[in-house]
Amino acid sequence: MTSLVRSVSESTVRRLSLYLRTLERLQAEGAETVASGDLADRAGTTAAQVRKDLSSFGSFGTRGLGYRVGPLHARIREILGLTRPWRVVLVGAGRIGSALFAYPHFRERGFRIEAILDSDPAKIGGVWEGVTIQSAAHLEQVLARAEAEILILAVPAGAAQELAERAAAAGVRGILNFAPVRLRLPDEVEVNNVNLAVELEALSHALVLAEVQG
Amino acid sequence: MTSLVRSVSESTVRRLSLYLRTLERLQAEGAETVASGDLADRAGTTAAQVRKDLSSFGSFGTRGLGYRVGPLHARIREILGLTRPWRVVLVGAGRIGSALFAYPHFRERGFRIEAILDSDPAKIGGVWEGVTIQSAAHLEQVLARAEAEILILAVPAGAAQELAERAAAAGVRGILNFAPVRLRLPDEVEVNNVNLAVELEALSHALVLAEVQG
DNA sequence: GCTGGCTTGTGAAAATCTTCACAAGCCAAG
DNA sequence: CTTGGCTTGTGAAGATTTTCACAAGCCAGC
Repeated sequence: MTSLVRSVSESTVRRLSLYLRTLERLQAEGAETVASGDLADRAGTTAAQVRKDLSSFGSFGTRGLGYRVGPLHARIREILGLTRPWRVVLVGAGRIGSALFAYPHFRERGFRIEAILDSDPAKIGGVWEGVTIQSAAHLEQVLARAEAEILILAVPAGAAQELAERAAAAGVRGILNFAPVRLRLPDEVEVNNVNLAVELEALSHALVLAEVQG
Repeated sequence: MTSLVRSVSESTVRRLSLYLRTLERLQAEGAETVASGDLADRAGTTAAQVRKDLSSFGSFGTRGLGYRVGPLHARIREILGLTRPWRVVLVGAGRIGSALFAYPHFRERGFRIEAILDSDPAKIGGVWEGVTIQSAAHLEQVLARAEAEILILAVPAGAAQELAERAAAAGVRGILNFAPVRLRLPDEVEVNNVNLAVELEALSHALVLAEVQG
């Protein structure tokens, strides 16, 4: 049996996520179909790029008409692994952790934060929307009980590596890492790093460049 | 006069930011020099990549020895535009805004959040570390008074476009956008989008792929 | 049923990015 | 001063990504 989900490039995957959001907006507007050019404009890319991206997992469009919004939305959800819920544990109940816990788009997409951990005694025992903050010392037990597949790591740089290693050993399969360090983990653990300083610095670089070049 | 800051690819810029952080760690460890291989290991790339990245803005290394940590650090700061402070205004005093305001790495790098705005009357008038939250209705005046160059946009998707347009018209040069929408703005305004849902969805895609492919 | 106007899907070309491989060169030791 | 061991800088090769351009094909209207 050939897989329903083929390998797609990293940049294509990220664009698919943008297309998904755009398609939801189109659905809300009642659109039945959308042409690659329209989807591209709304998602900030080009028509050719959209068609290439979509063609990498089969023909979904109709010539002369475009893509049917509903089926395309369903197919992208499938590609991105969003047709089933994911069990997530959040480590770090600081400000970033708090923002992520409350981020509505995560739960909309089926990412369920089953538990919250922190190492600060002042935070342990606190309750966020019915979820009690537990001690990070119990990481392994919490992960096992929750059968967590994904860890969101929102802790200071100094604590990240150790917690990530323990989570990996406890069987977590993917980590979304907000700590500004490169985690060294076994290859079978997927890591996606989000570094806010990098984002701001990329912006300041662009501004300096614009100054110099006009 | 040739520019001190040449055009470098987007991915190189992002890696430079990682190198910068690594160099700071090396400085703290008291290292005088670092070889491309070592820098690569710590930053999560390859020695050849490091050398290519660095060679794009001049020869800085010494054969047989490596790169001198201090001067390289200084040069990368210059490339990234971090040798002078940036005046930043934060729009959105929700959870993400709160996390960004408190994020220590921003102020360490010279990004100064001069003002905070929100449109929620319940938040306006509140004070965060001495900064009073003002009404988003006064966006233009606040930007002008602060002489803000960068806007951090941490508002719901529905409010982002209008605020971004107003900020652009008021002369902001760069926007770090956390709202999950594509902003349509004049070309001279630099926009860097951070979409947390994309990050988590890229991770879930990778996990599904790993399941299917072994 | 035929025609005209769109739009897809996709090979090929172009552009970009990464890796390779090695000459050039520096330092330290003797 | 010379030798040996490293490491840079960089053209060239390789890989990947994006853009181009157009044949193929669908729909609506007549």
